[in-house]
Amino acid sequence: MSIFDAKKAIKVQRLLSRKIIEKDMFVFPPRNVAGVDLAYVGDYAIGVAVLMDFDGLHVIETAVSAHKINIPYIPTLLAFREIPAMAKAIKRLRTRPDVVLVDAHGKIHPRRFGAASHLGVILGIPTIGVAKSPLFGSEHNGGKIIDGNDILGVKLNKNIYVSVGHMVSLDTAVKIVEKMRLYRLPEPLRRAHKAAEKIKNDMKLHKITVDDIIQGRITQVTLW
DNA sequence: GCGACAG
DNA sequence: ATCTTGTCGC
Repeated sequence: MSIFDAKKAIKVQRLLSRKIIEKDMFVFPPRNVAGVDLAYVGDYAIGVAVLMDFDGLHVIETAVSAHKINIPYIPTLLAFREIPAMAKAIKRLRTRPDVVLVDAHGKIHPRRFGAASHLGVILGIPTIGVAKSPLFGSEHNGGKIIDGNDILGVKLNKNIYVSVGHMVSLDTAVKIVEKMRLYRLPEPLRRAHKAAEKIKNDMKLHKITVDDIIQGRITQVTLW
């Protein structure tokens, strides 16, 4: 079997990073916003996408995916490991999200191309990076994360890092995340995380199998 | 060469 | 991310 080629992966990031559009490519305020997160079960990644309406913060629909993991976790190359499962979950949503919140960094990345940006470019959809810990850049006044003369993102309360993923401006990204924050993480992500853990637990209890998800037998997550 | 390092 | 009990605080 082929092993992961980090050198080529970095080249891919440099190439794709040029496709990033750092401005709003959707009308603000958005109609709905999705959040995607993963849970690991054995050598599989379980992806969950939760779509909510921006105004009322109500769940519109959810989608689940499962994808075998064959790439190791390497800081700055996280996208190559997690994007397949995340993309599949989003594609399974019946409604295309106006914006997607990703549980990872976007522009806050040595090549300005974190997993949130990668997912956005691959799917051609607006994405926002929302991470729980730093990865790159230095923190400045007001929480801005910079590298040289570039403003990569912002550190909000509760140590949450927000950055541009794709097709969105940093200002809009922050507005969206702030408005959907009831707790530490914005609702779409908080719920996607909770749902992924629920699925994971059900799998360990043999209530469902990875095949049920892959075959599309289990697409909805009943938890609310 | 050494240390840091999303999930 | 994942492995895990109790525990502090609103």
